[in-house]
Amino acid sequence: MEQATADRTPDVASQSDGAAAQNPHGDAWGALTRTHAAIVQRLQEMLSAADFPPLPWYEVLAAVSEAPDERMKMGDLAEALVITRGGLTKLVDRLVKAGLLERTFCETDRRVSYATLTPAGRDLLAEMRPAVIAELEVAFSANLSVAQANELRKTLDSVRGSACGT
Amino acid sequence: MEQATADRTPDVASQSDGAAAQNPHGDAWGALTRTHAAIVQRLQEMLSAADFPPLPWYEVLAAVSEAPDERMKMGDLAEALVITRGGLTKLVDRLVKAGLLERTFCETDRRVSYATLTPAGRDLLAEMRPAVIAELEVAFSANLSVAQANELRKTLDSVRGSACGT
DNA sequence: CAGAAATGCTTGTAGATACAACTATTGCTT
DNA sequence: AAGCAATAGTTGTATCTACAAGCATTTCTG
Repeated sequence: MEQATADRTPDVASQSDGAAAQNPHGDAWGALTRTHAAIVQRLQEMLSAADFPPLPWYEVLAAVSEAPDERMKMGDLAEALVITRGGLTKLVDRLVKAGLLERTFCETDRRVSYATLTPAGRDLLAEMRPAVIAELEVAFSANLSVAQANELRKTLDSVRGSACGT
Repeated sequence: MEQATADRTPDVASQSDGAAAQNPHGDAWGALTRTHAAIVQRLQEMLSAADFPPLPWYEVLAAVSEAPDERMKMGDLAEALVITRGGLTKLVDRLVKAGLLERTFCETDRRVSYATLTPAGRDLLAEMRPAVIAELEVAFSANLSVAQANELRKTLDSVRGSACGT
C-alpha cells in the first residue's frame, strides 16, 4: 500500500519536460527547474514527516536569524525570499501567531516594521536546521565535491546576475 | 513612478538568505533557489507583459507538444511538471476551457485519460515559445558557453538523481 | 513650509495549490 | 470467477499566494 492516500507524484522526474528544448541552453533550464522542484519536494516531505512547520517558515526563520539583532525589515525579507510584500505580511502574521516572531518598530522611520526572532523561534530553528542541512547534504554532498559545489554556485550566481540586472 | 501599483519585489536578490549557510554546500542550494526564483519571475513578467497565459500553461503545452501524438497521460504530465495529480486535473480543466487542450481517452484502459493538444494550443505554443526561449537565452547564453551550460545540466542532473532515488 | 511624489507596509479579493477522500477501472490471488 | 488490492483520475475543502488598492509616513520640490 501507499502509506496513505497521498496525492504527491512519486518522485521520479521525466528526463525532458520540453520547456524550450530547442536552444542549446534549454536543457540547462529544464534541469534547473526539475532539480529545484525535486529538492523542495524532498524537503517538504521530510519536514511534514517530522511534524515541523512548512518550508517557507524555515526560510523566514533562517533569514531573520542571520540578520543583525535577529530582525529584518519586512521589505528586505520579502526581497530575500523572492515573494511579494503582501504575501510576506500574511506569512509573518502566521509566524507571529505561532509565537516564533514578533513585530518590532523603527524609532527613526515609523513606516518600517521589523520581523524579529523570539526565543521560541530561535529554538525551533535550532531544531529544524540540522534536519534541513542533512537533507541537503544527501542531495549535494553525496555526488558533488566541495569544489564542484562551489563551481555550481558560481555558475548559478552568474546566471542570476544576467537574469536580474536589466 | 513604478509602472503601476505592482507588489513584486524589484528583482534584486540579496546575497545570502541563509537557508542552511552552515554546511559547505548550503550556498549552492541558496544559489539554486534564488536563481530559479529570479528566472521564473522574469519569465512571468515577460509573459504577462506580452498578454500571454501564465507560465504553468506554457509548461503544460510544451510538455504535451513533445509527447507522441501530442498527447500525454494525466499522471505522466503531473509527474513531468512536478505538481500533484489533483492540481493537474484543475490546471488542465482551465486549458480545456480555453480551448488549448482536449481530453481524450484510452481504448485499452478506461481509467486513463490523455491531455491532447488542440490546433489552438499548438498555435499558441508556437507564439509563446520564441518569447520564452529568448528570455532564457538572456539568462543562460549571455554568460555561459554551451560547454558550461552542459556542465551545469550534468551537475544538476546528478544532484537531482541523488535527491530522488533515495 | 506646504503639497506632491515616493516609500513601507497592510488588507480585500480572487485564483491557484496541496491534501485527503472518493469513484471507477484494472490487476492479482486463490 | 470472486474478492481484495492497486492504479488513474476527479472533487471538496482549506490554505496559501499574487495582484491591486489603500493607509500612514517620509522625502523631495518649488
